[in-house]
Amino acid sequence: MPTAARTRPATGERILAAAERLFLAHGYDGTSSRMITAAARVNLAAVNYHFGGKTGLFQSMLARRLDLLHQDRLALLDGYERVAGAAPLSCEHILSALFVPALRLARDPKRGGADFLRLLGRAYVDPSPELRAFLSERYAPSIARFKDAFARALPDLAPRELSWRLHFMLGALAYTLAGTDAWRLIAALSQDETAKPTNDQLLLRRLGPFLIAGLQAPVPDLAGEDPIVSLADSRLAREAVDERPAPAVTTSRGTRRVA
Amino acid sequence: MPTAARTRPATGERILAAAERLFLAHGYDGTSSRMITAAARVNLAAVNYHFGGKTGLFQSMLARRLDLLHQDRLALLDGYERVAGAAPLSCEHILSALFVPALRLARDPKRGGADFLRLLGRAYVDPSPELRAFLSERYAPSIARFKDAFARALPDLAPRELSWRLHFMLGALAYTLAGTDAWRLIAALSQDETAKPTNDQLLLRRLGPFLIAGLQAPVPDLAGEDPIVSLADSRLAREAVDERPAPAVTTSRGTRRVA
DNA sequence: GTCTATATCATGATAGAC
DNA sequence: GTCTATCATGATATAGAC
Repeated sequence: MPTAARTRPATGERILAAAERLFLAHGYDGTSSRMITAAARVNLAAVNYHFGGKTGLFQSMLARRLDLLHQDRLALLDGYERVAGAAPLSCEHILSALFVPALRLARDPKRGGADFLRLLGRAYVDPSPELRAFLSERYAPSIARFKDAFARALPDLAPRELSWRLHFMLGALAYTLAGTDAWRLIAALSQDETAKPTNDQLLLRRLGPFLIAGLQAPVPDLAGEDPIVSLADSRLAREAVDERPAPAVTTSRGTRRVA
Repeated sequence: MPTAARTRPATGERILAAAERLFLAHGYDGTSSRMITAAARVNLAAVNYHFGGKTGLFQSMLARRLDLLHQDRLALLDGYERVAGAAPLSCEHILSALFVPALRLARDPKRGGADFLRLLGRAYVDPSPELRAFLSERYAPSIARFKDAFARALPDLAPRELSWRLHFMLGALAYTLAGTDAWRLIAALSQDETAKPTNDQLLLRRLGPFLIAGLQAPVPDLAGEDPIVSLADSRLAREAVDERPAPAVTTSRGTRRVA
């Protein structure tokens, strides 16, 4: 406060805040620098001066929140592992390390709030090569740490299988976070008016068991016939009339065809 | 062939094909009418003449594929239900009705091929109100049919719970379909070079068990403490993160403070 | 029905005064 | 650090010839 920053206009902050909101609402390409600077009540040239351009602004905005989020997640994971010692963590613990910092972030407007999580969900599904390179390079170590933890928690799962399941998990998470009017959609589907302002904690409480069950699902037999696809290979599916489907039986250990 | 269409330039077709590819690669806002008409080797004005504008082109392109896809899905579901009679379908059957037509589409370039599925995955996570209204209005009946089928297959699941799980399922599916360099990411995570050109059938075979296990997961107790969040409320977590957790606990009926 | 040409406006970025 | 003014480009959409 004494020397370096006499004036404290926080124009960079204002830009970041407006960018977070607008990028979320309209996507990267759908948001112009003009929209951002107008919303932030800041001059158009400021975004170039402070961030070197639109892409620089976008990455700065992501990194300032994501760096902290990953830092918190890793700290929590480290804490769990320190207590567990040599024993592997449970999936619940690992999910806790993933979710709880996100939940704290969602509730703290100073750290971005729920809006940033929704923006993050969008970023995860954006195919822009530039953005993907930025995210994967910057947070690959963190992701690898969590994958190792899951690998120890699920020793019976082949590495490639685990990678796919983490991919599915990330998809459900990103889609849920992105929350494209999920509330309205859920409410409409369940004819339940009270479903709309469901808070984040209830949401994650529902997502958790879904993901854990998926992660622990029996491994599919990749060599034989696909028990799902083969259902439609019967004459029934082709004609969509009067023929019995090949019955499939699901046990706790996997899905098999019945002779 | 005799009267109506003497010339068969198929310029509309060319535009649709190019649009499919480009919208997938760069998103809606990231794709210009110029890019599309240039790739289709068609005049710029053609997109306006045939589709009334860029948005009309986008919706036409989606609908021409999606209408057929939903039609096939419903036909398969109808066939299964006709054979099953009064008995509820298994989750495998319902997933089969969802996946198999998509798989057929992915393998038939004449119906859009895998590119269209990836585009669809992107559309599902696009927050544009216009697009969301278009999708939900046009395909809500189809979605409702599948939800009913799942409700009968999972009678112990409360309707609201089921809605959420379908939402999670759609997320994992959309994210997987969108496939933002999933192949490279999976290969990197699993240190497995052979993972790259995994075909769609193997992918769905892995996704199926994940989703079914998630759908059938035990219902969470929404009243008590969250088994995942509460893990981080231990002293361990506070020490690890060196920060106080939020002391308020939100239940399904309201927000209470914890003594 | 399809094209050329153009109208009108928004975009990201920069130069240079203050 | 912040501003005004402006650039070069690209956006969607339209008018009118063929």
